[in-house]
Amino acid sequence: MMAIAAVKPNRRALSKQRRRQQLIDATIKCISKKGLGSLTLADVAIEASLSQGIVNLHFDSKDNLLKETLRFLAEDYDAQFMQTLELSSREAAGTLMDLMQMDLKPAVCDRKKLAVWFAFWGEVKTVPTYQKICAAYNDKYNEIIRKLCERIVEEGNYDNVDAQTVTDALSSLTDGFWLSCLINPKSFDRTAALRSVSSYLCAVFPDHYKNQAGLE
Amino acid sequence: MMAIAAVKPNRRALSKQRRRQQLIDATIKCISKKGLGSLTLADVAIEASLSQGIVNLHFDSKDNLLKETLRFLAEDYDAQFMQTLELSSREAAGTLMDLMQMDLKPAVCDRKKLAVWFAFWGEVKTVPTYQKICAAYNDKYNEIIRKLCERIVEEGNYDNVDAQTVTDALSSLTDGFWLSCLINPKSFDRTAALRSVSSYLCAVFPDHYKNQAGLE
DNA sequence: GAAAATTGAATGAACAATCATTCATTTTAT
DNA sequence: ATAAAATGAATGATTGTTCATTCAATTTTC
Repeated sequence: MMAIAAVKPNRRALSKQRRRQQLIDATIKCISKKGLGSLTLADVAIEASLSQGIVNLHFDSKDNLLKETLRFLAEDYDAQFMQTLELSSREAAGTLMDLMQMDLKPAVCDRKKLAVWFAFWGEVKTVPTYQKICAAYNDKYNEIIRKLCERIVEEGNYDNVDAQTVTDALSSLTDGFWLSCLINPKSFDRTAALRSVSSYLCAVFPDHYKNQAGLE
Repeated sequence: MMAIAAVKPNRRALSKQRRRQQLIDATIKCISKKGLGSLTLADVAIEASLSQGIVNLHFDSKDNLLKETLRFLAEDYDAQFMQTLELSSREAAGTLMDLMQMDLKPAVCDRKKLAVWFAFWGEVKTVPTYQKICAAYNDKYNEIIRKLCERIVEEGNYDNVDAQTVTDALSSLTDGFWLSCLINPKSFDRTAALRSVSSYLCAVFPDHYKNQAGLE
């Protein structure tokens, strides 16, 4: 009896959690299709095959839904990042390359998903919540990548290479390729982008990267 | 008499062109302050110290105002780009560096202005007009930078360096730094960004860039 | 050359449409 | 049977757009 009572709210919470996720998924799909500017709660409800008031029931407000959607996007990316980091049990140089490849793999560097990211970035300056979420994760990745670079610098005695400088460049490279994928979908080429990253790593850490997938 | 009448500035009515520009300026200021998502025509009118209906009078619709605003932004950037190109009558390597520096100079890489750019980029996928405008200019810059890279490759006999690959990387670098400037304004550092660009150029074209402002 | 007529830029109140939010009611699950 | 979940019509606030009116500057007329 007690045991049953203890489990019950769990079940309810789970179902509630599912519904929330379903609505977040619908939101992402809608933003990707018609943009954040013209997104209505009716769109989301229709996409989820549910009723008008459903979003307010589960998220209280539209703002909150959007905030949670961004949080989900960020967590989703983070999961992929951390998984790549774990699975890549190689040396620093290999891990770094794996992370760069992750940023450009179709599951991440996909125009539909990027459209949603950019929709939020477009409001980052005016919505403090968005900025906090984005900045926190960025700091985390910056730290991880910088440490990898530092290890590589030590290993290779690249005395005149600054790890933070390279970190900045690598982060910027992927962000920039994402924008290119969004704006010039026709001419954007995933493998060419990867080649650019490789060429940079080869140039900066020649002993570690050789010309394997390198300068062409 | 005729001459005087023709020259006489209209105190009430600024010339049509002037009024339009004033409204575009106000729009940029408003987007920078409160974002594109919550921008109202009333905001723009107040910012310009004019009345409610003024935007529709001069631009017919809100959509049209936004389209013209993006066009102005693009033209403004283009003017700076082309001017940099002209003034820089040096060799290809110098010109290329000048262009990179332009992208990071305060007048261009300014959080207020970038907020407006990203606001439009956030809607690029769902507003075909925005995409057309952006893509056209991007293609143009890609071509110019690629040609500079090709000349440098020839000059230096960098046989295994692909000009387009480097061009992609350079464009992405600046775009990425802009995003960083927007999202991590605290930690973003213009000179560090420039250092990253230098380090890349040094690494790829060592004979042309030495370690002047290089790897630190 | 001054008064009258005309022009058209600018106004701002009114209108119409959109949309987030609410809530009384129904459905579902236990 | 009860409580939670979901519905969808109704509501009210927001906002793009319209348009009759105002007003200052110019042109015309006498």
